[in-house]
Amino acid sequence: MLNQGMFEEQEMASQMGFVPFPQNLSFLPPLGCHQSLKAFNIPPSLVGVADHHLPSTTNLTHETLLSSANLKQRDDQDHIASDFGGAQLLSLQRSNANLWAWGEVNECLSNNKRIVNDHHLGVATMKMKKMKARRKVREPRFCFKTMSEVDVLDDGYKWRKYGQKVVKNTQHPRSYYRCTQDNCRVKKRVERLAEDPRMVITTYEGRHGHSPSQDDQEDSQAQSQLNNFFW
DNA sequence: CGAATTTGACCAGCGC
DNA sequence: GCGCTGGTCAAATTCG
Repeated sequence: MLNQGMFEEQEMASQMGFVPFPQNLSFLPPLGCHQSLKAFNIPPSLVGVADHHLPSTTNLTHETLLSSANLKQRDDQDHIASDFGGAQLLSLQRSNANLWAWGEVNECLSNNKRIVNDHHLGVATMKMKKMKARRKVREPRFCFKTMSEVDVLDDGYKWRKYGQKVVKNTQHPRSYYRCTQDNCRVKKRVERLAEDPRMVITTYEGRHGHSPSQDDQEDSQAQSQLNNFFW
């Protein structure tokens, strides 16, 4: 059960811009990220990481989410920070690029209410809801933010651009990329932050079932343990 | 000439 | 039902 104090804590964290982070969800720097930092000579101090890895929401409970610690309190933060060579961890903000993340968190939070309400719905409505839910199943996604001149950071994988779209309320287009590896359905979106065009928002969707095509082995070797664990 | 990118069209989901 | 928006497709174009 949840007490009032926990709700207040969540509310405060949310107002401060921290993501209420479920303990049973993984938080990880994106694959090949520090390779990118090195490759583009981006000083770690200039890099804000707002990383979010949300699996399918179905196995998350109301309690899990609300009892979670926020991003700053996670035990593995030190580990992650050191992997980034001291890159500063930032909170996810409610920017356009992160709406999906907030959406999923909110979705989780309302799951319990929905279950109760569903008892009052007709069979047809229930079927429709199930169909929609099935269609709505999404690959795990996470996004991160880097201050960079270039839009596409080198993450070790080969990507093919398949679309570009001007998104509402932004002057910069969003680009859509797919992993070029056969049978790999991983996608990524790249866009610039409306509020600060120096920041690039990269959103990954899906999991690679293969290793990076790049043969920059020294970095990937150092990462492999982390990557294998999360990815 | 094949691969990669560009870009307009199309489609699905969502809110009104 | 309609319009808006984001995501994807695929033909055309460009690049190496």
